[in-house]
Amino acid sequence: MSTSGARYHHGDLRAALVGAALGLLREVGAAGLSLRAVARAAGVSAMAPYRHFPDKDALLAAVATHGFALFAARLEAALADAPGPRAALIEQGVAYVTFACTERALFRLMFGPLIAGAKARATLHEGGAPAYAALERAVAAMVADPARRPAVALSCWSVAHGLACLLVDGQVAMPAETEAIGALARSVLEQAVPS
Amino acid sequence: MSTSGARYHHGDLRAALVGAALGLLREVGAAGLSLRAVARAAGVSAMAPYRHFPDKDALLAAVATHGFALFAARLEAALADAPGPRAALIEQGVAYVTFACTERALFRLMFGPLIAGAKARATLHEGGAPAYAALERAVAAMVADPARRPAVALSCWSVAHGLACLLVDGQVAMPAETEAIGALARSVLEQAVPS
DNA sequence: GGGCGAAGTTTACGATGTCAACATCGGGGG
DNA sequence: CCCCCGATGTTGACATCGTAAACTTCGCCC
Repeated sequence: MSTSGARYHHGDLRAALVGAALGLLREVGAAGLSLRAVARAAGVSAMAPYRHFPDKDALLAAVATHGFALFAARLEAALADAPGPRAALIEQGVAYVTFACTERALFRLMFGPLIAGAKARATLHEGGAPAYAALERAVAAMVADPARRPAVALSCWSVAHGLACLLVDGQVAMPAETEAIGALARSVLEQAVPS
Repeated sequence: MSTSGARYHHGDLRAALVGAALGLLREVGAAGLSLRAVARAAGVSAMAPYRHFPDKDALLAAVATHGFALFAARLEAALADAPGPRAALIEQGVAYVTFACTERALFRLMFGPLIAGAKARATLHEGGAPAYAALERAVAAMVADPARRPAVALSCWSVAHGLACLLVDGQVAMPAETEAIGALARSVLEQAVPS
């Protein structure tokens, strides 16, 4: 029984729910994201999601997993066209921050404490693995000594993540244009990424 | 109801509520922090807080402000006994991360999106100013050129904040002992803080 | 073709944030 | 001295939320 064949009442509700949740997340932010609102947006009753997800956390985890896929793709793409290993690492950081600012609520969902349940958090962690692998790849290309790599990776991750959080949470004023965000991120990373 | 019942004029309910909220925050985290639970913990009815705060956000903002006071004190203290300007800046970062890990829920309340209302967020930003001033002081002691200071400050803030968030949100495994957290933070900051 | 199980619905319950109306205290003017 | 008023708390109510239980509807397989 493949999940894609099911179209009893509503073709693939599971995907529709994830899509609706993503839409609401972008429109109204995480605050207004209730399970009932998602169901409403998908045109089904409040209880329908429970046929596809054990609870709200599981739905959110599915949305976050979707987000991590987008995210990992961006990080990989940033790695592609960069003149050198250090520039590549920095551009990856820029992509990290840009993604966060472009998808504020999704970013918070992915990295924040909004998803609480233990099982859903495990799913989350699993979904984040490819993105972390991209970081490791960028660091490996720059740092010769394998023993030093974990420390450098954590350091770079911290800078990018920190700037992303400061911008997303409004602690630092967010530039209006995407390019300006990139430039800001580049300037910060340029200082903090060791050479 | 001579003893346990309605006691109409409580001494200083406002402070009691902030204290109760802080206690609950430490016990059960931000998830279980309902306005009603705070009122219950303070031994008062659900509506009583509204005589002292316009809404839940305002109470939370008061708690966060209290947190920022503690926070600023820690940052200042870290600055005191350090051999040089760079070491001072790094120790301040260590204090930043240690505070976040020691007061996870409070830290999230202070820097996260939990407080939503515009007015309450303004209060928050105001409360955070002294802490930011401490950062600026540390940077000024290290960077001669005033024009370069804002960039360095943002960069250092980003590293510390990023590591703090990664640890607090469980993206990076939190060391069991406080000292180990400090050591981890020192190693990350050592790499990322420019000299 | 009849029943079986998956997908969706309705109803219900406790919890939450907040509004409105009421009760109670303590201090200041007759 | 008493009484009244405003500040402080209380009760009751409502909409919304997450979710448990029971019911209904649909399409596939024997």
